[in-house]
Amino acid sequence: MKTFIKVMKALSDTNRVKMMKMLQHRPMCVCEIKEALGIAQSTASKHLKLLEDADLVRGFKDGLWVNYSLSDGRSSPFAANMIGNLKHWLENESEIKELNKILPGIDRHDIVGKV
Amino acid sequence: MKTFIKVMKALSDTNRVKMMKMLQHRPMCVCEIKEALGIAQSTASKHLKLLEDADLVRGFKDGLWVNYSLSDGRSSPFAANMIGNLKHWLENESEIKELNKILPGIDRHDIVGKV
DNA sequence: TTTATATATTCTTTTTTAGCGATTTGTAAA
DNA sequence: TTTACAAATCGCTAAAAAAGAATATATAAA
Repeated sequence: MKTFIKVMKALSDTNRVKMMKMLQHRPMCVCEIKEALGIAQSTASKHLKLLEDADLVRGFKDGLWVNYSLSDGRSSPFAANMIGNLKHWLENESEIKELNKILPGIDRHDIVGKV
Repeated sequence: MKTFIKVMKALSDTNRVKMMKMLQHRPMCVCEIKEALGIAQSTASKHLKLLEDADLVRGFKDGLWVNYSLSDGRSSPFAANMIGNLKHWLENESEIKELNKILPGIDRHDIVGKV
């Protein structure tokens, strides 16, 4: 029950769902994610931790960066199912289409407001 | 996006998930549900309203009673999908098995602590 | 039309969550 | 070994959610 609730809670926030949708396209570091969503670095980091605890995303360290990508969901069938569904869900949402549009312009090397 | 979030939020509370699992067996009135879960009548009523807003359940009036049952999910593909998955998900959770055990003994005519 | 009863709603309190700024941690470059 | 920088954590505030008691609403029976 707890792991199910964790997945549902993780996916009941707009910014976290947006993160899931962005990570469908490519792995991203925290600074790219916070830039794309226009939120503080600490906020992005906390959201990602929640998603990771629900086994929805996975973070790989690469030097100073941590690259987050969608989890394979191996350790949670609920997470695996939702990851799969989200691949095609919400594709026509204006907020998601907007994100897809700016995503190619988001590059970790070009982030201005560094911490 | 909003309808998706609504479904996720609705399913991120233990009592509401338990309600969904109970309604898989049979339609139930508010007083039966609050009895099975050991919560206040107003609490049960509010939870059911949330589930109904997410198109996960549907309430049919029958005299003084309102019989809640699972929605057909026709107006929300997200709800429909979750209703379907929940049919087989969480079946082995101890909390759910416990509920299934007491469910046959829950009858609207035998509720003691009426309001 | 009174009375009883099931449900919905309102009010209030407590807990949880989202957000940001500031600080800390860990790694890489100078 | 400083310095720089990405990410995580801490501390705090504001908003949202969950709970029950009390009240209101609606229907059925007397």
